[in-house]
Amino acid sequence: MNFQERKLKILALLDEKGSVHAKELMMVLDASEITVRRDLSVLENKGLITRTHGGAMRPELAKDPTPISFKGKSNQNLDKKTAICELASRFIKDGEVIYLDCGSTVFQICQFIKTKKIKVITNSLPILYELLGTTVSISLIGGEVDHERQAAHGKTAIEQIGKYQANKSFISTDGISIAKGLTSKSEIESETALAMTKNADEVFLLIDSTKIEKDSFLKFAPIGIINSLITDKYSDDIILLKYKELGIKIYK
Amino acid sequence: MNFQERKLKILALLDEKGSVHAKELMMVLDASEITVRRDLSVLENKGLITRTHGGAMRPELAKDPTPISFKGKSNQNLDKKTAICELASRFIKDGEVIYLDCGSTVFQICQFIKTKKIKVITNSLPILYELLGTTVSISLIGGEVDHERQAAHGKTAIEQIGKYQANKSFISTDGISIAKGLTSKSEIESETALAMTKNADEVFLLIDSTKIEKDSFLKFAPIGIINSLITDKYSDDIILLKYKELGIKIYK
DNA sequence: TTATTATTGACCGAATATGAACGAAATTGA
DNA sequence: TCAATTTCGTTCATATTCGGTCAATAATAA
Repeated sequence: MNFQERKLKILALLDEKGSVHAKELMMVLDASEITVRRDLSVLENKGLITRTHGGAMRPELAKDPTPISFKGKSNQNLDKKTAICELASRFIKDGEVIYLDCGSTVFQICQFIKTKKIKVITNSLPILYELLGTTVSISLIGGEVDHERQAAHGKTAIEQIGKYQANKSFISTDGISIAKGLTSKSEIESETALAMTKNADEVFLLIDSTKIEKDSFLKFAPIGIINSLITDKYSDDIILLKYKELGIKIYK
Repeated sequence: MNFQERKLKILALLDEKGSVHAKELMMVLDASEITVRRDLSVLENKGLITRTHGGAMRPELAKDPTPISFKGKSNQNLDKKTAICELASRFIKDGEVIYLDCGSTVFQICQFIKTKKIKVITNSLPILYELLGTTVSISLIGGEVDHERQAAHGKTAIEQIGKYQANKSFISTDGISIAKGLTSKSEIESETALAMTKNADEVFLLIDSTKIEKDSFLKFAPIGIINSLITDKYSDDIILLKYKELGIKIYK
């Protein structure tokens, strides 16, 4: 029995049972233990299976399910925002201090950082509410509370942001384009977001594909203030390439 | 059975029943107690479950439904606190700027000021959420968020309080006596309360009768910093008279 | 045939998973 | 409140599995 035949049998078994043990495969394939493990290693690299201790599973079974069922307002791009934030959360390591701005995109990152041992600095009340009682330590930005935006803003907020220095800053905007830079619908929101970029070592812009190369009415920052752009899989690679040429790291 | 397979069974059981006992899992998974507990620990770190004593639950079932609220927490002297706050609210006029500290007594004032056209400065999250969306304009004090006390504290908070000047300040303490002055169980709470007294024209102490002439362990301010004391009808008039003689206005 | 390459198998140190024991901490019931 | 019971977390020991190297075999080409 050669590798191709064994591969078919392994995948068939997995399709049927969901998971298999190496010993079981040794019997069925009439091969040595090391050969079985080599086969599993090859199949894992192709993404066809996920290895476990002592065997293998179908990838979709081994994958961690999304921890929470988010109960939010009906949002057109919620799936994209969630995917973007899941990706963004991978850049956050234990011990770091991060800024989170008050946009609805950034809010979705909460579900992915609830168990991290980090410090979050934010002016967003929904984020505060969501992270209270978790392992995340929170520094709240004070200021004038804007009921509509559910966040603290104003001169006091800007001043307080200036007192902190964070490792990373995660912000979102209403639009970005190479010509106009970062644009926003709200002056007060953009001011706090801008302050967060100035006081962080690394700035991540979280923005879904529908807002790239689209402008809102208020220009508030040049493209150069962001270090990385995280977006969803539907974004245009040709356009993203132009951003990359400007020195911005792209993740999608 | 390896970890991945056990994980699937644990999550499936939780999805079905909402909660499981460790002994039950030992039977179903055919694993030792320590292995079960280790599995639960790993799944908890991923945020997929919440551990309980003797088992686990689905996170959304175990989560505190209203993390920001004093409701149900300190109903000890609720009637007294409510009466005190109703009385205190009469001193608040439209157009004024007032400090509210983060004690459970002061929180009760919210229900009486929701329709006033005032500005409230506070570090209390329950007060913030209670007044959001009302006619009251809110200035939020930022700082380190203390989950247990549901408020922002620390050096940053103190500094920010120093920037505002209010007409009136409403604070509460864990104890007051002529001999020891104002005393508190918590250093961080008392520090913010003290800052609020320094930056207001008039200071009101809201305290129920069970705490008068009782001391807590931390002395944080002399009696002289308060201008008025508001308490309930069960307080001792003889004792109150002594406070009055010290120049403090008494309301009950 | 001979040389070369690919596949397979075996060995061994390293990494991981599991289990048992014991003191610490939390829960329960009086 | 206090004591008894249960449960938790840490540490150590054991068993299983993993990955890398080297040797043996089979397949292929010159």
